[in-house]
Amino acid sequence: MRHRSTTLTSQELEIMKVVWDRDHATVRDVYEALLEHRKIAYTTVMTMMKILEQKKYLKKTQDERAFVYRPSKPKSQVIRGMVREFIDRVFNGSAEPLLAHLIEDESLSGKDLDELARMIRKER
Amino acid sequence: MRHRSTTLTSQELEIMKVVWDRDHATVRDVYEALLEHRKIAYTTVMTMMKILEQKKYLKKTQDERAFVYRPSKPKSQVIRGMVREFIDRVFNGSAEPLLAHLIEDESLSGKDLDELARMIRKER
DNA sequence: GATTTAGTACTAAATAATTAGTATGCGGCA
DNA sequence: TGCCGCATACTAATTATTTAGTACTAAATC
Repeated sequence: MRHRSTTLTSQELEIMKVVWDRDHATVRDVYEALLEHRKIAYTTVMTMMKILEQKKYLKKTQDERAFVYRPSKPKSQVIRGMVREFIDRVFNGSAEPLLAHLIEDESLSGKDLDELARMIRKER
Repeated sequence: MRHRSTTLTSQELEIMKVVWDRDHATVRDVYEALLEHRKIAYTTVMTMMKILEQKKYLKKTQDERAFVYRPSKPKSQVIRGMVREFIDRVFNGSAEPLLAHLIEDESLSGKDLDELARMIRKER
């Protein structure tokens, strides 16, 4: 059988980004934010947000007319999980090759490199 | 419409890992390697490898009985593309937050940190 | 030569992810 | 009151991904 994603799927992530940015949002809020980038139906957003609620990424409260959704997990924690899953899947679990790749290939600014050097010193 | 993956999907990657490791491989080689980790049908592997050939990740040559497949793109290049896609999708295109996360959260050894510091010095 | 073995081609089913339509209800207002 | 706008619930279609079955062919073996 096929394996169901343990982390956020691509479109789920797009929605979560909107909610994290605003702290709380209605379906309409998210719908309008997504519309700026692409064509999508209101009910599509609603369905996705219902799924995100079932998956415990969002919790909803009733407010006047519409439901208001809030993140139930902090963004940092969810992103950490996604990074972890990526490292496991692509680099067989070790972060070091990913780091090596990033430093060599991602053409970071001198300022970024300084910042990283400082962070590394701090970790030691 | 749903968006087709531009990079390797999860199962495609598993197969490519085997072929990269060996430089060249038959369907049977890959089948047996994957079997060590999970139940899978021979024809499933064949179908996937055919898809990978269509997608230009593998090229095949006839050899005696069976086709022999070889990577048509170097591993480093494909991985780079996957990292790029991940950074775009999760971090809106900027590598720096990912690096920060990795250094802070991935509990690297002192040796790894030394190595990173050296790499950073080299990049400056 | 007949049978078994190992390969490919073709086809298609199952599941996950994404998208959206239709029905329905409620509150405001013309 | 009757209609419009906006919300949800329920249902379902579409596409991508993953999985594998069946038919057929050629080589190897008995």
